[in-house]
Amino acid sequence: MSKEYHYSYPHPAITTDIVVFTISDGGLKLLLIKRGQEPYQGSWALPGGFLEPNEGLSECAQRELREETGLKDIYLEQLCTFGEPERDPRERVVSIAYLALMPTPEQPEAASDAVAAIWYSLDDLPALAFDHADIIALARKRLLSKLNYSSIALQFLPDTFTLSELQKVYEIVGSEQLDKRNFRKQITSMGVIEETDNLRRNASHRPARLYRAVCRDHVQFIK
Amino acid sequence: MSKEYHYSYPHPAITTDIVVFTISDGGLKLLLIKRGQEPYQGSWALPGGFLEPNEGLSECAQRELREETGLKDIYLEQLCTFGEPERDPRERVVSIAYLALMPTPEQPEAASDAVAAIWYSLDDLPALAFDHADIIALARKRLLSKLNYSSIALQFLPDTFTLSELQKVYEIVGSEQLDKRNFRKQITSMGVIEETDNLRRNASHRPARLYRAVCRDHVQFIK
DNA sequence: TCAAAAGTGTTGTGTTTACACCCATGA
DNA sequence: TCATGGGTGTAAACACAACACTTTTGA
Repeated sequence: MSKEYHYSYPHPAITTDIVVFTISDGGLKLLLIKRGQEPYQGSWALPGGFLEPNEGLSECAQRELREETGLKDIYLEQLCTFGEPERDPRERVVSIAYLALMPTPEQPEAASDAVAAIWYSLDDLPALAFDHADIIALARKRLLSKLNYSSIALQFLPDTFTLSELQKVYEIVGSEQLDKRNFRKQITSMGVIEETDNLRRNASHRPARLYRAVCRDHVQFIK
Repeated sequence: MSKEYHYSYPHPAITTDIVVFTISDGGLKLLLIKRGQEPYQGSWALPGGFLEPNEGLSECAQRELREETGLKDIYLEQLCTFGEPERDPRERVVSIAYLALMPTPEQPEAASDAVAAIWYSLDDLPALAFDHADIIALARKRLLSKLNYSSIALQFLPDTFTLSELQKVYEIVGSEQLDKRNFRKQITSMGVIEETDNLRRNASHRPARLYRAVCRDHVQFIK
């Protein structure tokens, strides 16, 4: 029996879901949309949606994010694929979850299937559609552990930043205070950031040197 | 436009592919099958196949592995999902790749879509079907990095084992010699293995103490 | 001149590395 | 009694953690 070649089972649907984190007001924030359609109409959920023909998986994630929230050009990495048979009441749906990070939290603009899109504080999440609470929990875990063995924290910052701003990212994501001198020694010796010639001189105190990521668009492993 | 609810695109097919590693003859081995059907009939490929309705993703991986090679009850973890539009010549296929490890390399028995199933040395892989070479490369990378921050190495060993056997696993996977005393100090201080009361007394030298994993069936993160 | 954040070194502690010999067994 | 791998401790090097004051600016 040529099972593979004459494959006759119904194909499940495929979606991507995107867990977008950002930092604002001294805390970690998560982008949620309010669903405009059944199922879970009116519930909060992760942005995401169905894969189109001839579209790569990460392209799908980027497109859905853009369509539903207006956000684009952000760092994305594949997180995990969720495929429990009953996770969607409509039909069998397998979803590839993405972890995304963005610097300055642009205001999202809800559109497409989303009737609202806002940054939620992680301490204060609403009830969520589908298994999205599980996806978010995994994403937080992944983010936290990648802090310590990769340069992922830089994805929360714009092109140039001060060492204090970077330290703040580590402190917020890791929920712990860090020593300024030790932090500076460590981060500068890793080779993932470099000095620029510019200073940030807006505030009423000594200007801070600006740094940049050595390679802005891919996360490096360290240690 | 209610895109999600009245979703009309053709659904891609979903498969799982399994990268099974084991250790034998002092080297890392990989399980490959020879395909019995088109496409790539006669080519070597990873074991794997189509997702059935009402079957979880990891269940599918286990089932396909059992059907094609006779191997079962082995450690599995999700690796990554591959979904480039052109990766399968038949139709759009999204594949969830699994990383699997097994202790003593049982002899596989080819069946179902596989006309052969053998353990290949990693230094000496044949040409592979689909994008399976990419999947294998990623699996090796993942395995190598998990050696150093998890107890994954224990999955290569049976229920009880000597410290020298465990050290050999680290040396083979990491391709580097380790110092016996330092290795023993480190591994015993991690709390992932414990002494048993038994000794291995088969060989013509001093008997070696046998150890066991503290929890055999889930990999723990360390450090 | 004051407030506020930027910037900078040293010392003690714990961890990691390098290294060599005796032990218990089967043949 | 010999060959074989099993088992053990210590010292030096290094990495990490703790800690406080001076600098530069805008208001």
